[in-house]
Order: sequence, then structure tokens, then C-alpha cells
Amino acid sequence: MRASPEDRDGDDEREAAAPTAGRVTGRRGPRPAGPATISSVAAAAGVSRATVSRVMNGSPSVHPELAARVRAAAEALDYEPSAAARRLALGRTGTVALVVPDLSNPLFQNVLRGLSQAAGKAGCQLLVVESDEDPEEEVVLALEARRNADGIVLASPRAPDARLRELSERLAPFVLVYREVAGLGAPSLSIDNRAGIGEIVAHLTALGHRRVAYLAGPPASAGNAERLAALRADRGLELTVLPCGSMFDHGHAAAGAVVACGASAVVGFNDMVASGVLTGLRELDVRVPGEVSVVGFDDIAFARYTSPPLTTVAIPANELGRQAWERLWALMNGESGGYNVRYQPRLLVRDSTGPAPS
Amino acid sequence: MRASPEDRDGDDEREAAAPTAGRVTGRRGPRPAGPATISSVAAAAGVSRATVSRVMNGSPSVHPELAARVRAAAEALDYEPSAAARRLALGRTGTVALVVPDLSNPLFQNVLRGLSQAAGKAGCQLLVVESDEDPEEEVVLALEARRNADGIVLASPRAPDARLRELSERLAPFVLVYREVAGLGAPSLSIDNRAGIGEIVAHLTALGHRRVAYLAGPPASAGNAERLAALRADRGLELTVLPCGSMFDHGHAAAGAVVACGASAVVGFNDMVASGVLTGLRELDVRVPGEVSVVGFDDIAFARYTSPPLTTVAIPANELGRQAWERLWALMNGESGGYNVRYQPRLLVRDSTGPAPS
DNA sequence: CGACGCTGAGATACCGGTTTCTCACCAGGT
DNA sequence: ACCTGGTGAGAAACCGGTATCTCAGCGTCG
Repeated sequence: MRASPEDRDGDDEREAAAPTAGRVTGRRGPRPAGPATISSVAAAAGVSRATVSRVMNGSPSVHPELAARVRAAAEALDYEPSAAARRLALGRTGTVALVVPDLSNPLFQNVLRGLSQAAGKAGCQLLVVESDEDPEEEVVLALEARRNADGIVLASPRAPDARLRELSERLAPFVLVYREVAGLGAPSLSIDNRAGIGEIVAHLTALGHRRVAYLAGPPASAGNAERLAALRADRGLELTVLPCGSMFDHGHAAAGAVVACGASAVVGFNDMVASGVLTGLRELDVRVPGEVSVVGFDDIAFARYTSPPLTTVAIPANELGRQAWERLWALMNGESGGYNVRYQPRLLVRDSTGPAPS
Repeated sequence: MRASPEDRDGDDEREAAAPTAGRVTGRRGPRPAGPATISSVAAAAGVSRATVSRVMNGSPSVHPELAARVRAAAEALDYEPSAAARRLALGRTGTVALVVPDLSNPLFQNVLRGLSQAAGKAGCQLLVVESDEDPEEEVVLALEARRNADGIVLASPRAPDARLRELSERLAPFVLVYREVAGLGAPSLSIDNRAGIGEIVAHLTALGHRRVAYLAGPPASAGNAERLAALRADRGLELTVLPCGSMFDHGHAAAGAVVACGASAVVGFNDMVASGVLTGLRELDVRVPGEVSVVGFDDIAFARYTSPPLTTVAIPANELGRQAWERLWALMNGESGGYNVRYQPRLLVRDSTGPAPS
């Protein structure tokens, strides 16, 4: 508190007989070394730092002439306010974070895109974190990301319900995508997997299929669990579950198992494995849909361009991203995030499904 | 305005009369409202803020016993240092930014992934910005992102050379991906498009093709310009350039024009338009590669799964992302970013190309 | 004509860390 | 014994903004 003759302004006030002596000296050059700060602008314009701040934030209570002078000084020094300082002072980061298990999955890429665009439109930046499917790493990364953002969206989190509930307070505000957790203080946007599977099953049984194989996704995936459960719940089906994965290669590698199990139709965990199995079947000279019908899930951009074009169930991934932004925005403004939403998938019948062979 | 009964700290420490006065006082409540700060930890442990800082940063010059006490206090209050405050004090953000023109393009998705993983491994976070192909918006967004990051990677920037050079100082440290700009103080990682086209042309001419169509990408794309120029430079070819784009649909829509122009081979700007045209040709009952050969560029994951599997040129997009991190990291540490690198693409001959029909 | 209200801008107290400076304390050397 | 050197920890300055407080100057009303 004592001394503090005048604070920091910068040029030559420090020449006095300070113990450590005058190291810096003149400092008279046009460019005071580092980038301009609010203090240098204030000094240049002959006003106080508060006034510069007011001008930069467009406060109307500054005399126009003074404001012009400040703006001119800022321009001349090409000053731009330090983002770090504003973060600290305002207590806001102007950033939201997104945590996804796998950036190579189109599902998450589309959420990312939707979120990025919506947030961008609102002048908010986006921090992206890939958790690499590891549940424990995921929560650590999420927490860390949260500290650099005002809110966070968790896409298809692998962490168990309990862990999520336990962290919910430190994560808030946040929204869940592709997952629903009971008793969590956060809105969730999810897909009605049961309904999606329902549509697929209805379609297949209408075509006369009874023996169906399911190419299972990653065990930790909640979406996979739901789809599998829905399939299992249907007692009219003779279901074979084939461990598979979520990538093209996994589906491709599963083609042999599919023919071996004698199913007349295959349901892929997602479009990538379905596309993979499509190619695998062709390599085995199995006709699709003549001998085997194939169905995907998600309707990625590619599904329309496989051969034959893939019958699948469409998921509004982009829209989920946009909606996630809306909810998060509401939450960050202290409003309600709204209720949980389950999107209803829509069956797209293309050419990879046909009547069961008799 | 005034009144403001309690300002954020909340409880009862402000009761004293003195204007500034002994603020700290008791701080006895279990949860002093807001999250714990370094001051509250210091008070709880009965040490100074400096010591808490030292302990949190693992300075060895703190008595072990004291350190333990501090850690216990931090634990009890579940204190975590404010990221914003550290940014300001340290002058580092622990973040790098990536600007891409289009998040739906696998090329950029893969760079994103490579960069994200490499940066993540180093404990650095990633800010992602989509510029939506607009050159002017791009630089504005880049500058803005740069202010919240310690460095930035620009993927396939659309901005003209001059603009980039002009901004280079404010952008630094940064690295360019999929683009090379002469006389820029930043390393660039790019693809040797000429060589890639060279391989494709050699392959096609060896198969007897002479009349070739090129499905052109976005006009603003530097990669497209290079590929086109390389194609044009080959006088042995009878080239037809068809305006197209960069997405599946664009390629799909161009199928008619391809057959109309009478070419025996099509080179797509990228794999997406090539896949699109593949499907379009099939719909027109044009056999591939019997009647028309199709070549892509990039080798996206999907290329292996089209029908027929797409002949294309492989680009190490992921590796570019990783390398971008290495360079940026070096730059951020004041080292050299190394020289520009041009990656040599590798031709992958699959089944979409065959002998020219006689 | 004095009290009052308003307004524009400076002074100053934050935000929550890090780091330099300073100093008390203790040990070792001559 | 005295000076020196090293060390551990507190005090305070600083990072660069924002927001509150304060006050001078001026116009207006009673």
C-alpha cells in the first residue's frame, strides 16, 4: 500500500533513486516493446484506464470527442484488449467445450459442426477434446476443459451414471448429447434408439426376415446397449449378436461371420460397420440385398453412396449440435435448459434391403 | 446498483468498519460461497498466498511439512487454481487454435484429429474454428482465435498470399497446412499436388487413357488450383474441366456432364466428388472401370469401401496434424519451426481404374 | 441564491494467480 | 564473537482488464 507513487503508467516515473536503480531508463521509443496495453493507450490519449475501457466497450457515457481521441490512440498503437485479462476480470471465457470419445466418427463430427456453427454465430469459441473412449480419462479431460470454458457439452460420455452425477456440480452448466442419465441436473439430447430399431425391425419383418444378425458396437457405448436391448426385446426375431466395433474395418472383417451365422439380414451398429460389411459381402460374392439385406444406423453422408445405397435410420446429428448450443446458452444465462429431448430417428429405405430369400 | 448487499464472497467477512480493513478475518464457514481461491487456501493453511502457489507448482523449496498442510487445506476446500488467473499471470494460455474452412471435409477432420491427439499428449488444449470458406471472415476469426491461444495452425487458408504476409506478425507463432506461401515467416506443411497428379496421369496414360475430365474443386482452394495446373501442364492429355465442388453431391450431380464430354477417365478434385460420380455413373448404367475410369484424391477412409473401391492418391492428413503440432511447439518455445515440407502423395491403385475402352 | 440532481471522467479496488524482493534465521568459517 | 552465505517464507508488485466509488462542474428548481 505505501509508496506506490503512481501506478505503472509507464514512462519515466521510475527514474527515482530506487534501490535497484534505473535499469530500464528512457523507454521512449515509439513501440514500448510488448504489445500495447490499456495503460499505454490511456497514456497516449491522456485519459484514465477506466475511460479507455469504457470506450472499448462502447459505453455511451463518454464524450464523443474524447472517445474519438481514445480510438485514435488505440488504432495508432494497434491495441487489442488482452483476452486473458478480460477473462479474469469478467469471470467469463467466451468459450464452450465439447468432449467426444472419438473424433473420427461422423456422428461426433456432425455434432461438432453444428455446435461450432451455432456457437460461432453467437461469438463464442469452441474447445474440442477427444477422450479416446477411456471413461476415466474422459472425466478428467472434461473437468479440465470446463475450467477453460463457461459450459461444456458431453457427447456420448462413456463414464458411468454415478460418476456423472457425482461430477455434475463441477461440470455445470453442461448438456448431455447421445446419452440420458436419470436425476442429473442437466438437459440431455438423445436419440430414441428403441424406436429406431423398432422401425428397422418392422421393415425387415415386413420383408420376411426372421434370422437377423447384429454387428455390435463398442461395449462401453450407451447407444449400442440400447440398440442391442431393443433388438433382444423383440421375441419374433432369431437374433445373433456378433461383436464388431464402430469402424469400417470392423464391419468389413465381420462379413465372414455374417454369412456363417446364416442370417438373412444384418443390422449394423452404425453406418460405418454396415458399409464395411457391404464391401466384405461383395468380396465374398454374396449378393445384397438378394441373399442378405444390410441395414445401418445414423445416415452418415456416405450412406447414400455405398453400393447398393444403404438402408438406414437417420439421426439429426447436426441438429443435436445446434440444440446443444441453445440449451447450453440458456443455462449459461441462468435460465432453464429445458427438458430432455429424445429425437425420433427416421427410417430411410434405400437399396440394401429386400425380401428375404425363400 | 448500490447496496449490493453482499458481493460474491458472500458471508460475513466484510462486517468490519474500515474501508479496506481486515477483509480476511474468520473465513470459517465450510463453503465460503464461491469456489476456493488461493487466498482461502492460504488462510486455511495459515500461510501466505505465495507459499500456496509454490506448493501447487511443486517448488522444491517448501518445507515438506508445510507443503503437506497446504495440500491438505487445498484438498479440503477442493481448490483448483483459476485457469483465467494463471493465463494472465503466466502469459500463456495452454491452448492452440486450429482454423479450417470446412469441418465436414475429412481432410480437415483428420488434421484436427492428428493435432488434437498430439496437443493433448502435451497437455495442451485445442480451440477449433470453422471459417466457412470465406477468406475475409477467415482472417478475422484466426486473429480472434489467436488471442486465446499461444499459437495457431491455419489449414488450407483461403486468404490471399498478401493478406497472410501482412498478418503474419500478429498471427505468429503459426504454421500453415495444405498451403505454401513464399516469404512467410512460418513453416508450412503441404502436399505435392503436382506429384500426385503426375502419378495419376502416369497411371491413366499407361492404361491408354487420353481424354480425361477433371471435376474441379472450390475455386478458392489453393489445392484445387495446383491440381488443375498440373493437369493442364500435361500436353499429352485432352482435358475437360468440369466445375464441380468438394462434396458427394457435387460429384454425383456431375456424372451426366462426365459422360457427355466423352472422357474415358475422370479425376475428381477429391475422394468425395469421385465417390459421388461413381454412384452417379452407376445410376446412368455406365460401367466403372469398363467404360469410364474414376480416380480420387486424398484417400479418405471411405475410399476403400466404394464400389468399385476407388483408385486414389493417399495424403497423410493425420500426420500433417501431428507434424503441425511439432512445428508449432518448437515455435512456441522460441526454436525454429524447421523448413517447409511437401509430402509426397502415394498412388493407391484399386478397382475404379482400368484400361481405356478401345 | 443555495440546495439538489445529473453527468462525465478520474481514482481505486478488485479478479486470482505468479514472481521478485526482502528479511529473519541458522550454520559455517576465520 | 562477527561477518558471510544460504534458505525458507512472507510482503508486495505485477499481469491487464472491469466496475464501483468519488467528485468536480454545471444546470435547474424552489
